[in-house]
Amino acid sequence: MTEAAEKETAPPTDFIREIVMQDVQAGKHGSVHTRFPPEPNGYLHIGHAKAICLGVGLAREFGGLCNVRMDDTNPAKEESEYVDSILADVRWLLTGWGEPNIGLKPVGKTPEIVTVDGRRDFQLRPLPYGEDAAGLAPFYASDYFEQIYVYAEQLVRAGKAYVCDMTAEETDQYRRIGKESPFRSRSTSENEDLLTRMRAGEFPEGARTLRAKIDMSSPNMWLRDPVLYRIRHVEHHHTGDAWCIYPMYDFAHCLSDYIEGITHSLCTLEFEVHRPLYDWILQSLELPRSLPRQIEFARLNIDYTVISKRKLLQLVNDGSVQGWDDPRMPTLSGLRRRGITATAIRSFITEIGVTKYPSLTEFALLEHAVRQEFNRSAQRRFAVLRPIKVVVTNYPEGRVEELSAINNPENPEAGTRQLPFSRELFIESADFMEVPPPKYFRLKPGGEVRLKYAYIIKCDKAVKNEAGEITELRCTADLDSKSGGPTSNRKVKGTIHWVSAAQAVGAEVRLYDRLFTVPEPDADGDFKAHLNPASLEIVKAKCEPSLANAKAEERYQFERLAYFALDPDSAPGKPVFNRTITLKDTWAKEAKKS
RNA sequence: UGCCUCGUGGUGUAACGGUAGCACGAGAGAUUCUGGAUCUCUUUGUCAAGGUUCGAAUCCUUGCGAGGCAGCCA
Repeated sequence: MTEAAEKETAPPTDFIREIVMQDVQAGKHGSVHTRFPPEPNGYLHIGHAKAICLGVGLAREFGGLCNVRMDDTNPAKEESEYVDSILADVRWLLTGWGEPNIGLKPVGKTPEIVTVDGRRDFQLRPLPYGEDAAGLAPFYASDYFEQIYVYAEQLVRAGKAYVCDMTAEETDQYRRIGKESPFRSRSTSENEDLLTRMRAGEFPEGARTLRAKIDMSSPNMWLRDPVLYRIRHVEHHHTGDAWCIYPMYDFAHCLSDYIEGITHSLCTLEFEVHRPLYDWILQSLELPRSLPRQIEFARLNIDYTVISKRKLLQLVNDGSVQGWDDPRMPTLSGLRRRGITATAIRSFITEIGVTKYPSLTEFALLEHAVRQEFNRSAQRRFAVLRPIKVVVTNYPEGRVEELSAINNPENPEAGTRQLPFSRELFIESADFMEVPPPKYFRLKPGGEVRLKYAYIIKCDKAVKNEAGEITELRCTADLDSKSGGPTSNRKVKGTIHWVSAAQAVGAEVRLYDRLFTVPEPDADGDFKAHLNPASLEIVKAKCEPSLANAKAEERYQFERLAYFALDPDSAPGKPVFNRTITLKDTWAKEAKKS
């Protein structure tokens, strides 16, 4: 078993898992059932990954399911184009880890009417996303509009909800000062009649609402007769024009949880003050089955980026990035295109834990998860990003040697490959300095360096153009020093990578850096003022020949530089690489000091 | 302003009345045909003040600080 796999199977502990454990031991529920309820109005991001890993992780650890549910109660903001990307991202994130614990339902299936303890009840059971996912779809809150409406009628009949004719502004004002609506004491029959007519479309948008009758003097605003239904003459992406009244989040969410048999409803901290309302609705309905329990945790914040659909949408819309899947974006599709793997994201998520403290996580933690994985898995390759030509003057013209190179020193099974060597090479321009600082181990005038897997060379001369720029380095090789050869053990301080000029494969290489220049871009409310102008640099690289056949699913370490992944923009013979993450660079730190 | 929640090294977390530990980062060294990786070592912390207790990061009180909510958004 690999280290990462071990880490993943070691069950994390946090306050939520403790609560669930206690509930299980108390026999509160048949099994643990969570849910992941994104609103289909944007792409999933790394913050959603935390929620998914929590919900699905719990399901995994306790042998239950985590329903994927579109939380689509606001037709004005949601679009079906997002649904597909959401499900694809969820599956990608969970591949090989949590698919069997994803709860889906047959396409088009709606809740069944059952009788429990002599009472009518609605439920919709999930199916696991297994071998055969065809015909399975996510849950939709909008599939429960009919049931939710029945519950609304029930509240009205119980005298716990009323139709209110106040405007939005009046409602706000009254709630703020704790004043009761003049429509609060309408008769049950009048309320029933008005609700029916609301549904029938007799009233214009915003003219009336259905409100819960709770307590206008409550210190908790959400208990001051919150709105349950509003009138919206808008087509819904999933239900079409079937409805012109739509339930609010608070009303729909707890009931959706209940209908699906959710036991633990995990959400972020901003819903903490809604919990009394969540409980009030479910308890007021006197439902026959056991009720779901809402538990809140802190959302994920990472430095040097923004994680909110609203802000990410802005970046997409104003062209700051090239789309939701721009490799600089903290979206799952962006991270994936950048080359970051689902396993790395998952191990990052388990590493940061779950608490109620709204923390700011360093990006370095994600980087560590990526480096740890890629060091073990990535194929090593030679590529020169900013080439400078080297002529080995004592090496015969026209001669080409094939040298053996190790694919992965961390994994002998990865084998070796052949690397052509010849008289004319490219090396990284940063690997030569005419006037080097102290402790510079690379090539310098009169100095020696090891060309990895090849010879030790000595720099005799730096050829310059009229502008004084170095155009070529003329070197001599110690022809006895070939790697593996009899006198190859001679110690040279520096070892550098190189590419044979004649056989080099050209590639576009996209060098990504952090999107923002400050740790908290939105601290002053103007995150776009802190965009990093150097977040993308594109270079024309010289690569070793084998990279012409690079595979999208493979990760490559360009030795001494960084980890790279093939971009979908690649064409046959024209590879495009994205820099996923740099290697640690101790020399850069050292150089900075002086 | 009201209400809710939360404060443990630089960062993320653990310790559930009994030795404040782990990871990341940072620093030093060893090693290395990747200035990568690996190995060793070091550094820094319980928001504050009272109280309860043989003993408090943990329980209580007050204060301070941070975040959230106060949409017919979710």
